[in-house]
Amino acid sequence: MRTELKRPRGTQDLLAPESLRVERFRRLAFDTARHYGFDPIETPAFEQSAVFLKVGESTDVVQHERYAFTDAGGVELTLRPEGTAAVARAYVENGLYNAPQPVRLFYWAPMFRRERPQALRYRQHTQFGAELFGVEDASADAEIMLLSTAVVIRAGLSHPVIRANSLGCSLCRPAYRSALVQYYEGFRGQLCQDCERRLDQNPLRLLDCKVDQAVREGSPDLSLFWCPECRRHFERVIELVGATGRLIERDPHLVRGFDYYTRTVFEVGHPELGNGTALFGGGRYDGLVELLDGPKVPGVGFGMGSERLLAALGTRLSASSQPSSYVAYLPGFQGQAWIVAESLRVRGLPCQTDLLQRSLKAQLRDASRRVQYVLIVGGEEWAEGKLTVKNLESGAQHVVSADPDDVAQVLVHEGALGL
RNA sequence: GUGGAUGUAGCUCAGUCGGUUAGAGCACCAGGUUGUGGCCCUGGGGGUCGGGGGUUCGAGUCCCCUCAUUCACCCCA
Repeated sequence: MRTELKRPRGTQDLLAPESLRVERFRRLAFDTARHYGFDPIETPAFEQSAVFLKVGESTDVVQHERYAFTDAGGVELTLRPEGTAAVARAYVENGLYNAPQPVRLFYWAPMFRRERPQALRYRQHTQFGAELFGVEDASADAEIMLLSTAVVIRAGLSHPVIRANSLGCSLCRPAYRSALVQYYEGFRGQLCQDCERRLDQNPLRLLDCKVDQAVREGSPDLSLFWCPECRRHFERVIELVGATGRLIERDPHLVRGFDYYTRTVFEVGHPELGNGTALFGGGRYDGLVELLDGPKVPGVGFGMGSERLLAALGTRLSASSQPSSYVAYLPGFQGQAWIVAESLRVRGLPCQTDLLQRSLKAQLRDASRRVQYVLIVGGEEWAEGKLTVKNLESGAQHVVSADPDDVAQVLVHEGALGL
């Protein structure tokens, strides 16, 4: 078949068994978040463009990579490129600052960014994320780190290492920023092309350049500029997380892409994904709610890309399979098979049956590719109120009562019958 | 946005120097066995060789453009 109707660039069709792994991970993430007291939140796939524009003035994600459109009513809308701004908007709009604090929210949602696709980078990807509002104390940062790592640990990655840093607050960051700019100005003209641009547009990004590392070595240390409160906050985060046995270390060069981060930022990577590709990351955003017309409420959160996480997990998280059954029939017995199949399903047992009026041989071939147990309906057994149960893996088969309750019981306890 | 690689069946790939009707394996369907899957045998369906243009008597093959995939950079999940 030839068609021009292909999926848009950078998107993907997810088929079994991959789609089953995703669903399994989604449930695991959902469970874990609930375990920490977080409630699910769903926000629209698109927002007024202003929501993202306000929040990410200088970031590539909202500056160059937005899927934006004007609807028939003239409203400027943008497909959600990231979760935090949307959730913060919902926090304000729904008056959650009047709810008992802290407010703990999590989401599982598609994100849209018009980037050039490459390994594990898509124009539509899925993020599991959580946001915690209303706590300025370092324990909130620590709880977010615990939740995010708990998810990957439960999924099968044993010892994630959190790399963390503090970007300081509105009191101490400006001083550092100008010291950094002043230092790098001395190397103007000797830097890589990207760094020349960073120097003007986003100086903090100079810190994670992979080329000009020698220049970076002599750059001023961010931690020397932290105000006492920021210092105490960061040390407390390290202490609280470390106390639980999680691995956390300071990465003095870690900065992150969104403007709204204050103080804590963190990332977790994975060796199998290459050095630059973060599994997930997050941080604190104490000014964000206010920026979105809300009261002065602090917040902290993370976002985790499910595609990257599933890739890092590899076979550690496999598609769950539960034994299933298939009702095959002899010519003329499709009606009876139909009823047997449904009687099993209403008893909670997975079951399918042939819809194509195929030969028994074809049905068995089909069944052997799909399920572990096949029931054969028809002929002499059926006349005696019986049917055949066959285990397609072992080849063993028995004739049993065709009463639906009996059949269900046999399937549940088939091990005991030596099938 | 920048740079590289690759596009032939559902999948993985052959296809010689430009030459007849484009092949294989796997997968799918049917039959061999009108009551038994997997192994085996036989047969079948499925391709405008990514698309467009050009060179040529003749293009899957050579040239140009384009689209897509993929990898890296930027950035990010």
